[in-house]
Amino acid sequence: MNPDELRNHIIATADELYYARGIQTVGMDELRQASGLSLKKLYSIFPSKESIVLEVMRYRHQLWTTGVEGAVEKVSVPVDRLLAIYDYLAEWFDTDSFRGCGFINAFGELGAVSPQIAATARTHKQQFQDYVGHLVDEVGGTPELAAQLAILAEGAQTTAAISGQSSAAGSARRAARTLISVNTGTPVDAVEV
Amino acid sequence: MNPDELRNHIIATADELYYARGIQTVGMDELRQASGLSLKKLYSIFPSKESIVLEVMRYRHQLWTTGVEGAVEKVSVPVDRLLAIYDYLAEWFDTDSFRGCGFINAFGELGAVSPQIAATARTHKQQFQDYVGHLVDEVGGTPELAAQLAILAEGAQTTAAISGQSSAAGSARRAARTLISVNTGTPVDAVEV
DNA sequence: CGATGTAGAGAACGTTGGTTCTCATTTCGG
DNA sequence: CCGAAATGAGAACCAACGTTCTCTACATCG
Repeated sequence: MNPDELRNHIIATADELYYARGIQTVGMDELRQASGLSLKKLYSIFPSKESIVLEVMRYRHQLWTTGVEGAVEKVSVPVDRLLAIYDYLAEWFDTDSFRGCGFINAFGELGAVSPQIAATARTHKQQFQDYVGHLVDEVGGTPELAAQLAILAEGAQTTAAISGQSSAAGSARRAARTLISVNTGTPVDAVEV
Repeated sequence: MNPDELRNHIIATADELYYARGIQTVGMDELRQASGLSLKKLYSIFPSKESIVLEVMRYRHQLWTTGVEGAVEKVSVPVDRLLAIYDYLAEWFDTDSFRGCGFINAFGELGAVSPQIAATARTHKQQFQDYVGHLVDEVGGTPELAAQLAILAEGAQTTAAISGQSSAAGSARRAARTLISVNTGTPVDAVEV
């Protein structure tokens, strides 16, 4: 493994562990074991656990962004592009490993104690909101609609995580459809409520 | 302080600390100091830290429930009773100490490692969904509408927490108004979108 | 007053955390 | 082959955790 692959291997391993069980629950020794590397190696690549956590968050942001944008780009009708977000969520919620939004989890666990983790989570959410904003522009919707649709996506994630209701994606999707129709002036009759 | 007051004092103190900084970040020694009691006393009342965490969650559930229901009961028009939830959220978000939903935070931090904490968080969310369901019944809405409105409330909480946008309550409220109107057949024209 | 119990302060205990160090082993250019 | 540098396994280290224990001081009641 070249250095880049090594870095990535560590980050991907850490991501899996942190996401599944919480950050503070997973010690460096467990990461050492799971990655098959020595502590010395880990610390020669990253200066501290916190730096690994931050890299994991960047990594997860990448995964999320490419996942969502990939799902959106498969669709051409603007309204359906927006709704593709919720379809993507539905797929994710049905994953075995799904345990909510990693950024919300990291923020709740360590946001109060690590400004960098808090900032990284905030940036992630901000970028998602901006992305929704662009898609909303495509359908001629208002910024307010974008805010509402982003809130629906957030709510679906926590509802699916805690209540285990992966159906939350469907509810969010239907709500989004309604809000888009009303906001853009598409006849509501055309929408199944 | 009689035993009940003592218990409550400990729980309220722990709640403040855990909510503000995360559960694992606050050690028993800090709770001892903040509560002004000895460790011996703490452990004579609660068998373990986890039991305190669970009591804190029950306490917070009480606070939340009485807060929301109190806000709703001040209003008589069924639609406005539903919207009162989001007004209540708006007030909460503007609180200095606001740091998201304590149940989501606890779930993200310890849900994977403590089944009891996970279950308590789930129960809390379930009860809120049921409550929204009752209010939706009052306006003649469908269960699907209730699910959508609950998702909006969840999303507003995490959006306000991470992005610091307390305006999320307003967006959620407007979205809720739209969804209620469409779902119950109230003319949409009567709604500012 | 003296014996008995209770409460508090904080030391102690055992474990675990993140991080660093040791040292035997390997690698590899000369 | 040989010596220098790098690597790996894991011990070591220090601080913090949750929990328990000790011991002193004080209250209570005969």
